[in-house]
Amino acid sequence: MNLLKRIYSILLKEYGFQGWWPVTPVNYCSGSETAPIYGIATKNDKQRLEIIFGAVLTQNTQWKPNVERAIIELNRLNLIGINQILKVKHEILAQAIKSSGYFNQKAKKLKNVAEFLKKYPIKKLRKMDLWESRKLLLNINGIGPETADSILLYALDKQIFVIDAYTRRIFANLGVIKPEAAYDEVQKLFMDNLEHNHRIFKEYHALIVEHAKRHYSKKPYGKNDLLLKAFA
DNA sequence: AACCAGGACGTGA
DNA sequence: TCACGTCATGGT
Repeated sequence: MNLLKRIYSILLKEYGFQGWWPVTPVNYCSGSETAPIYGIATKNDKQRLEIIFGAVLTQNTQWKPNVERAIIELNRLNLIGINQILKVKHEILAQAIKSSGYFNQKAKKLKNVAEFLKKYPIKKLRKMDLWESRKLLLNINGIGPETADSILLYALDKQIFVIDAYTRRIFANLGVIKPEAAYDEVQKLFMDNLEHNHRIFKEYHALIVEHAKRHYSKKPYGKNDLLLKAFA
């Protein structure tokens, strides 16, 4: 078994199933304050849209409590919808997502995404070729590589590996990659060495984030990393 | 009370 | 291409 696959097994055993991406359950009734929950297997298009919005809102921001509150608020105001987002005034939207930070930028980004989804609906994107849909997403102002790949993997169930700052930190610390390695290069490494299974891709990325939160958020990075001991 | 979080964009060199 | 400033809330 290769190194990346072994690391996945170690992290899964250590932290257990993460069940990303958290989504608001379907039987949510308006007015209550149901937080998005982990481990949801099947999603409808509204839930997929919520994931897409969440991917934007969580840019450089903690999910809990900042983004979680914003998602709850969007649901409360019945704004998880393409037309709703396009219709709502900027000030109202920015206010609704205030807790996620960068609310002015992110309000615009949500509108950009909604505008895009009118031309390329979720159903159409899901049928489209992976790299073609990725290119389209990257053309949206406000969607970079990580957000695009999060959308492709978690909202559209496509088989692509998400790279983030944590991934770089951990695997550079292990000597697997160079710290300055480009996004696409790191992504290729993972995708060349792992089975192309979206469930594994989802879970692996979530486990990386969990591991990084514990050992790679404050310096010195990777001080008590069990992975270092495992491969010393 | 600084520091950081599941980034991306605009700018100037 | 690439380094650098900017965007902003909430928890530690």
